[in-house]
Amino acid sequence: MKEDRCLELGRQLCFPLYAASREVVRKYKPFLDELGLTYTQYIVMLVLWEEGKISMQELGNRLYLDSGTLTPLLVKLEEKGLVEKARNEKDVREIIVSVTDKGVGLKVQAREIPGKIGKCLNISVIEAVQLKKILNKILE
Amino acid sequence: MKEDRCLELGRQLCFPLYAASREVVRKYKPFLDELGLTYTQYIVMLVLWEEGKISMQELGNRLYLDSGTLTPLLVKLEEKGLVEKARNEKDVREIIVSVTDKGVGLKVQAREIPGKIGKCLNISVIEAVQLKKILNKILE
DNA sequence: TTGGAATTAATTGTGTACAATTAGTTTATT
DNA sequence: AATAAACTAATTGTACACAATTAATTCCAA
Repeated sequence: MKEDRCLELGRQLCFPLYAASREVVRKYKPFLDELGLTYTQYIVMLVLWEEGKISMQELGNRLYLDSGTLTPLLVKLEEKGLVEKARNEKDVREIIVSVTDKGVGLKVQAREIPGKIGKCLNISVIEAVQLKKILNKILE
Repeated sequence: MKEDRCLELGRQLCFPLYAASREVVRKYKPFLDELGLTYTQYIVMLVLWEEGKISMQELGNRLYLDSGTLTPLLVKLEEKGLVEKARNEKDVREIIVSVTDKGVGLKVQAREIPGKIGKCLNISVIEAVQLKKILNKILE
């Protein structure tokens, strides 16, 4: 039987993907703590800052998250006064999530974050572009 | 005030990292289900297949996980009969984790997995090499 | 050598992820 | 219109992640 080098941790592609993802989320933490947001709550806010309002369905599609994750998370954002939920009158099964004035206000503080994170990651702009392109290919 | 395009989801680097990581772990699931392992349990087994035995501390360093994650996870692997825990006689604070015969036996089934995952990811070998290199730079 | 600092794994508590199920609503077919 | 199929968010249950604390042990400096 041949050697099983293929199972060595150092040979895996997905392990650095998994580890780097957690590492980068960790880097966000001090900045997000100032906003009182977790990373997942932050990406929900990113979508809402961009769209203003969005159905829960569409929100899940954008973030690759399901109702099991989003339902309790939106409850927390609602408790913080950052978002509001309403039923779609045309189809009451649908929940429409919209950002509140307070939620919009938080955007000002958030604006600094992407730049700060960029400085933390010790990769070049070229590598960042390459990385993003490959990751999006995986997601496609 | 200038436009805040920097907060658009499509401009983020870390979001595709986070999303792709979860996506790839999802791809493992059907294969790992056959072994009765979760993804995190699988990477612990990767280390143990490679090392035979390792201290909990070192295991955490390799996987970027702490005792809060590892302690309950190792209990589950122990219940499955795949690993054993023992105290280091020289320093009883230290836990030494070692793979059992049954654990080693599982390696045979696992050997197929990296190849199967490779086929699922629709990226080229060159892109995979690039990706791994950049991710390791982030982790370094 | 002894008492404080450091180390280690376990514990506790919060917040995701996600599979699977449920309950209510809408759509489509007869 | 009646009913089956499809759809939607909520719920339930399991398993991470990780910060913070705890308890036991070891190290180290006076």
